[in-house]
Amino acid sequence: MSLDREELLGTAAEVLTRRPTSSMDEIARAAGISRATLHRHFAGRDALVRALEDLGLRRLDAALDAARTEEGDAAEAVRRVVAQAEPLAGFLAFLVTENQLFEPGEQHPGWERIDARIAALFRRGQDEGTFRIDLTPAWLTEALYALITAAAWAVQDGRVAARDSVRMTVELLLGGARRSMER
Amino acid sequence: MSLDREELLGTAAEVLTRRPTSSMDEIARAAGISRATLHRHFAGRDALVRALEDLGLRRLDAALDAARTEEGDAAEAVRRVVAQAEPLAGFLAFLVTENQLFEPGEQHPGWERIDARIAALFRRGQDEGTFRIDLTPAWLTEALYALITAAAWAVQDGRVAARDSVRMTVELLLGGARRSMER
DNA sequence: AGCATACGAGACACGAACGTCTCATCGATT
DNA sequence: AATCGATGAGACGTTCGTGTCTCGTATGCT
Repeated sequence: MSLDREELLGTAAEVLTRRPTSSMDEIARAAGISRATLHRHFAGRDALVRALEDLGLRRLDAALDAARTEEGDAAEAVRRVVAQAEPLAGFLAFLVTENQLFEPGEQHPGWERIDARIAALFRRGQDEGTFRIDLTPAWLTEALYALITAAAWAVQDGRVAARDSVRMTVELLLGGARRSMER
Repeated sequence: MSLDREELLGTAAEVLTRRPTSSMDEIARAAGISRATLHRHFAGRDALVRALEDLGLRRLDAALDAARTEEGDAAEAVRRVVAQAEPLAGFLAFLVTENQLFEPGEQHPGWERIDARIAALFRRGQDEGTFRIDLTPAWLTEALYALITAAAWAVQDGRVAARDSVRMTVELLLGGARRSMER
C-alpha cells in the first residue's frame, strides 16, 4: 500500500501530464494514498512541483546519457536524443508551462546544464561540418524541444501516427539542420 | 475612457499573453475599466476566453490572407506565413494551452479550417515537387505552429535575437520540408 | 504481546477568484 | 434642465483548492 517516494513522484508526473490543473487530492487518489499522506511527503504543491522538476531533469539527463550524445555521427546522435526524449515529451511540456508561471530568474539552474549538453551536440555537428552554421545551437536546441512536444501532442490528438512520431521529428529537425551538401 | 469591445479584447489578449493566469480584475484594470463593466461585456471568464479564441482565429485568418498562401512559390508562401504569424505567436500559445484544459472534442471548429489552409499550402508544395512527401502536411502544419511559438519564447528569454526570429524559423522549417534536390 | 510508526478519513480555517448585486455618479441626448 | 444609459466602486455569497490538525486504525518491528 505504501508507495516509495520515487513511485509517488512518478504517478504525480503522470497525472499532471494528463491534466496540469489536477488538485492535490486528485494526485493523491491517483497514487492510492490520502491527501494527508501526500502532504507528509511534500510540504505543499510548490514542493511537489520542485521535486517533479528535479525528476524531469534527472530523466532528461538519463535520456541524454542513453543517447550517447558525444559518440559517433552528430546527426545519428540527434536521432538517438529524440528517440530517448520522446517518451518524456508530455511531462516536460508540463514542466515548461509550469515554469512559465514562475517569475523570471528563479528557474531551476539544472535546465541550463541540459540545454548546454544539447547545444554542445549541435555545435559539435557544426564543427564537424555536418550541420549548417547559420542556425545557432541555442535555436536548434529550442527547436528540438518544440518539435518533440509538438509531435507528442499531434500523436495524442491523432494527427500523427505514434510509430511515425520520432521519424517525423528527426527528419524535420535534421533536414533543417543538416547542411545541403550532406543530404 | 470607454473602450470599444474590440479594443477590450485586444488588451485582454495582451494581458493574458503576458500572464495566462491573470484574474478578471487584472484584465479589467489593464483595460482601464472596472470588473463590473468587464462582466457586462463578457458574461464570465469562459465567455471572454471564447471571444478571445474568435479573435485569435480572425487574426490568424487575416495573417494567412495577407500571406497570400495560394500565390507563387510554396516555399516563399511559407516564408510569408511565418512572417505574418510571428507577431501572433504569444497570443496563439496562450489559446493553445487554454484549449488544452478543455475537454477533448469541444474545441472551436474554426481551428480545423485554419489547419486546413496551412496544410493545403504544404500539400501544394508537395504536389509542385518543392516539398518532400515523406512528411505529412498535418505534421508540417503542427511543426509550423511549434516553431513559431518556440521562436517567440526564445526571443523573449533572450536566447535568440528578435531580428533573427523569422529567418531562423523559416530556415529550419523549410530546410526540413524542402526536397534535397531543391536546395 | 506491546509499542511505534505511518496511514486514512475527516473536520476546520484561510485565501483567492468568481459571479451577482446595489447604489451613487457622470455624461450624453433630447 | 431633465432624463436615460453606462460606468465605477464596493459589498456579498459561493466555490474551490490549500494547508493544518485530530483521531482512530492498521501495519510492522522488537
